[in-house]
Amino acid sequence: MTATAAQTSARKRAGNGAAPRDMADDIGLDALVGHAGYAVRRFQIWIFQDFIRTLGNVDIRPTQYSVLTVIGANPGLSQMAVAKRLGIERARLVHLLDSLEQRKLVKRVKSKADRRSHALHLTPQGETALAKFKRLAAEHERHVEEKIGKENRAQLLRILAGFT
Amino acid sequence: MTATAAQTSARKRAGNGAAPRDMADDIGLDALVGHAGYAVRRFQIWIFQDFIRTLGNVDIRPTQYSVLTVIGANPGLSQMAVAKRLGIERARLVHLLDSLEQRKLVKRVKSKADRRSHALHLTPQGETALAKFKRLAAEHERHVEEKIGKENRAQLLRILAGFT
DNA sequence: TGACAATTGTTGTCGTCAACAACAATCTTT
DNA sequence: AAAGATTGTTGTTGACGACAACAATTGTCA
Repeated sequence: MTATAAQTSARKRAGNGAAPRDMADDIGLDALVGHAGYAVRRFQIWIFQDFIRTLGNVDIRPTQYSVLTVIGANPGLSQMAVAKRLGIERARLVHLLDSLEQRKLVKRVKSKADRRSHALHLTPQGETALAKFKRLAAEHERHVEEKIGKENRAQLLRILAGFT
Repeated sequence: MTATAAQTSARKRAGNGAAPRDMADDIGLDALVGHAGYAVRRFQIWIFQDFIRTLGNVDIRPTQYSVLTVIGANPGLSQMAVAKRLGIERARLVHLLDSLEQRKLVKRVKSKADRRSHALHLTPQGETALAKFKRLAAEHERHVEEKIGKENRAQLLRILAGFT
């Protein structure tokens, strides 16, 4: 099989006219359905939008939340360690920390053990703020449950546990 | 509860020294585990990287593939219809189509029904190329199966079917 | 019919984000 | 002590989403 496969699955329409509006909601995705990447991508966009909206009042985005969480759970980490753990580039983490430090949520302490690196800590304000963020994040997580179902969410977490 | 929650779950380390290398692989994610968004995000990154690598020789990225697939399955669609169906902004689609048209995979036909819009079609080369892309995409999909398991992939598609 | 609103494709700007490359300061290794 | 590796930083590039403006065209409705 070569081009014929794509050809045969193509639904016939008016030769060269644009599809009229009334069948616009009936667009087949063909091979796209069945691709894990496409579904995951759309779902991830939905999740991030809900997260950003739910944590909108406190102005915390998913990546910022992950950084704060890791630092809160592991005080004293170097930037390199945080970046490696979260799969962020260290160049990118610089800007993230600049922002978080400016907001007095995180502080960079010059490490005495290795004077190249910074030990990352939450400020007292950062601790209380993170607690609030976690409550909002839990609320967001409930939105996910409402969207795909409690059982499905649990299965999803189980399936993707290896990627955390 | 306020700051104490985050405080108590923090593992104790040297007060202000950066974490030594030999415990770098033992960084707790704390609340991050249990967040669907984080797992989905990491998984999506993995999937896209594998897709890009698997279709590297033909230089086709996931978004381009989705556009070609939809046009192939629904010849004659307008740009607006494609953009809406895939959740792409029409401004973004312009550049995508510019690239694909330059590579002779897609052609914009001036619609006679609505002279504002373009009817999108695959060129003959586009048809044969898409067939090849689909074979490579299927190979990528097998990589996903190897990564998370055939059964888990099927469940994931079922869970996320509503987002396609 | 004719004026006004809506749509389509296009161009442009802005901000986010990943991937690289280069650099100075500082370890580590030999 | 010298050579090489690591850490944080700065900068550039390119993909991508969100928005705003615009000309051409279509739809509406008074």
